Amino acid sequence: MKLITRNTDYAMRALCHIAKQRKESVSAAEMVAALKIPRPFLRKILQTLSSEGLLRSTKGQGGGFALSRSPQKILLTDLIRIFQNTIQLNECVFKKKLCPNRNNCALKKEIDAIEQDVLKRLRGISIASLGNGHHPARSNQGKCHVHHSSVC
Amino acid sequence: MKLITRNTDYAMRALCHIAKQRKESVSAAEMVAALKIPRPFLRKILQTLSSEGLLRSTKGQGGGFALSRSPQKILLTDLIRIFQNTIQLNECVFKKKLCPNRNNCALKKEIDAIEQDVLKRLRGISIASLGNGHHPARSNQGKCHVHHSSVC
DNA sequence: CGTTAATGATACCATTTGAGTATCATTTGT
DNA sequence: ACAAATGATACTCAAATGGTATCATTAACG
Ligand code: FES
Ligand code: FES
Repeated sequence: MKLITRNTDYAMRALCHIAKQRKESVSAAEMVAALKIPRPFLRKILQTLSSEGLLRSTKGQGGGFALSRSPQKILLTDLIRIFQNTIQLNECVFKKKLCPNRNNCALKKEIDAIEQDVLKRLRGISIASLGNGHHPARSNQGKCHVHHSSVC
Repeated sequence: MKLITRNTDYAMRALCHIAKQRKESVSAAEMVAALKIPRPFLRKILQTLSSEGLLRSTKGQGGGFALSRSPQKILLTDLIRIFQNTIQLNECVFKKKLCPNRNNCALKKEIDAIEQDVLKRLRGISIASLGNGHHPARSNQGKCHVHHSSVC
């Protein structure tokens, strides 16, 4: 039961990194060096972000990626939607068929309610909110590029 | 991103079913008939519940399973702990190693907070709370044995 | 007793998802 | 022309999920 997968996490880091550089565009190579994410994997992620419209890309020498909208408008939920099949916590399928009983199921009601809460909170997380001091832990310098987009 | 898996769901149904029967013990065969869960799968689940101490079993003719404690004390979180490796929504491991950065990571802080909320709510769900009218949707009679423990 | 109805213990299999790699084609600045 | 970049696509590998199958053991009942 993981809320976010590696894809989503890495995408978050990459986007944060781009947001912090005040450049026209940031290349995959630079991000690989900075974030220590395996190159082909990061490239795939960036391509996805690009095709999904979160990044604009420029090809050729000197090219790279840039945010296609402001950091406040790039939400964690956007990434989850893109990289994780669904954001739904509750499915109740039986042999590929949707449950005929969705409307009067107490367990489903409970889980749906929890889901709404989680979503509400996730929607409050953007790359801006993590990356620019809204939150604590903005202290560490330099070395750690290992995990999550927020700190490194 | 599923909150509960099939195992957990089926276990929930089985436990609710047992709770509703006012009998010394309920056999797997009876539950297969009532809940429409594949027999070998349900048996495995029951065995697990038994070995984990949620059910007491009696072998031999006339045997079966009984709750080993009161329905109020069997929580959804117990089942999640048993059937899903972890209840943690957030792990941040890198090449099998725990993240060296867990203490000053803004994203982790956010997700941890969400996790606490989710857990608090999940802990409020027991087989008693779903099965005996604390919650809505206690209406349907008879036919539907297809999904979730709560309704059928 | 011996049969039969039950669980216990294990081992196995299939599908899906997550995580990551590899390759070739295309674009563009110098 | 060449080098530095992304685009498109296909592939591999491991773990988790969702099951099946088989044989052993126990105990009530006739
Ligand atoms: S916990 Fe590893 S950097 Fe966030
Ligand atoms: S949604 Fe299917 S029974 Fe709960």
